[in-house]
Amino acid sequence: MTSNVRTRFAPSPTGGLHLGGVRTALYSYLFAKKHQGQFILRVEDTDQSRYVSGAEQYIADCLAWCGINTDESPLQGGPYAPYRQSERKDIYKQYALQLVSQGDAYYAFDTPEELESMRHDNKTASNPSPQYDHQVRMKMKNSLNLLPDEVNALLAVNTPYVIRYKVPQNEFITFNDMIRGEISNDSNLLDDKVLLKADGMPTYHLAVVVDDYLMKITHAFRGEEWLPSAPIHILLWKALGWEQAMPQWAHLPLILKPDGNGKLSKRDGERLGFPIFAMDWTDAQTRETTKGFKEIGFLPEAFINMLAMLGWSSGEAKELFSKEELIEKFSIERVHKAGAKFDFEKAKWYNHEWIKHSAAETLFPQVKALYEKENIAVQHDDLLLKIISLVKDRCVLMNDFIMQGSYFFQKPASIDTEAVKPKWNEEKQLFFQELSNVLDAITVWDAVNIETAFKELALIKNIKVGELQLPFRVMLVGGKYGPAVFQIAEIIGKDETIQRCNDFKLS
RNA sequence: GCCGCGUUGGUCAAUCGGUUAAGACGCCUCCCUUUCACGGAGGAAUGACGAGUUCGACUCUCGUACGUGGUACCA
Repeated sequence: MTSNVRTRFAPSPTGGLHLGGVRTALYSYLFAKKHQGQFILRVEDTDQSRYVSGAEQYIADCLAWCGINTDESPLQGGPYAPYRQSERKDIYKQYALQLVSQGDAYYAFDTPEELESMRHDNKTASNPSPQYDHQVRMKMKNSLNLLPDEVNALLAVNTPYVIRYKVPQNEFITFNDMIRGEISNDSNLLDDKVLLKADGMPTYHLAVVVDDYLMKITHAFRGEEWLPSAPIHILLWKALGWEQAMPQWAHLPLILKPDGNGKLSKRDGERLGFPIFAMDWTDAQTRETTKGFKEIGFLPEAFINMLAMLGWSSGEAKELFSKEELIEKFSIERVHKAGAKFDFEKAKWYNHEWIKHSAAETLFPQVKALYEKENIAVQHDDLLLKIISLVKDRCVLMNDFIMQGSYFFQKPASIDTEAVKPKWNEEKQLFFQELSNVLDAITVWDAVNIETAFKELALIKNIKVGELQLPFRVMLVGGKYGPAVFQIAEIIGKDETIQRCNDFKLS
């Protein structure tokens, strides 16, 4: 079953995919799927100076990892291809020209220097950032002032030009945002936005309108930072005669820094020690890699669950949702208006919950891959499965499976002798010397028998069992962690247990 | 500066005029566990401020403050 609902995610391929971007994609996707509609990925690569090769594939990979499946995209194509704006250049120009001939846009020949001096000259204390608007446009070098012949002459000699939208005066632009309700703006405060750049590429303003129209987008989700230019886009929809087909807007609240103020940025992640990008991103120039949620050990289910709850709530006292549940429950009405500070602790909690609630079988492929990467030899898959279920409760990030599980397969890389030192004495040393023999005598090697033998010896030696269990654990595991120690001994086997005890030295 | 948007505990948040103002994260205490977790019980902690509307305001209106975004031939 399908409906006519079509949403899109339209990032520009300039680098790592920010978690705010993923959330925008997620909400668009959830909304589309809830209404049996389509979700489209469109790449907004109109700024050639910021284009980063590989970023497009990377974005597609991030979405795929998150389970945010696209119905149409540059890579898979679709009925409204191409989905890369750089490949749609001619389309935009045609509409820009249409606006010029209608009198809704004009050629502007101002050089960057001229624009700068205009801004400089008009700058006052009460107006620190002058705009190219109805007050100044008649003083600039554009087809509004120049004679038609002059314009044609300039065009004839290939003078660089841009096409600017001519904002109508004295209009109130009001529109209904699905999240914020009615929003209105005074057109006199708007500037004449560039629609078509000197290099022939459209700006976002033109491209978003043209593409949303041509691609039949019905609901447009984007970040709140676009709210100030929304009236321009609405004016453009009207000028192009497409008002009836205009999508419904939803301006999502921003994701803010956990401390201080402002939008969450890549820098904040580095500063505070958590990822900002969905997946690892390596800068082509510096070769620097910025860590992603995937690589530090997040489960995609947990990642999107966390993101979904950052700005939306179901209204129930429930926070754990699968993608399918999110699709079913998601509603625009329940999206918050205010920005949300990102809380990495809470993000980790989601991941921990997802690991705990996932079946060992589900976790298995990832853990196995992780172990292979870490060169931890897994003798039997069954054993790994057993270990996953034994330790998953104490793994917050997938990578925790390394510390929590590797000692089952190999001797601990290091032994936390400091943990046993304070209470260590000769009696205990003797106990462990004898323990080898006692353990060796066990015929049926299981946790119960090991524990019984261990406790009997402790009784004979008159040492508290509790004081012996910690050293025993450290010998087997390497530190003060892991499940029941006798269970561990059972799994690693008699020989290995005895060997690790014998290898133990307090240095 | 101007314009837009926002404002319930430290954080995420429920409430859509009448509640002892949910729940979660984090924090603290205790139980369980002679590791670390998990689990369980409890605790501290919230409506920015000021007017108004109303029998009644966290909820509606206005103002103030604060926060945030925009103010590019970037998206």
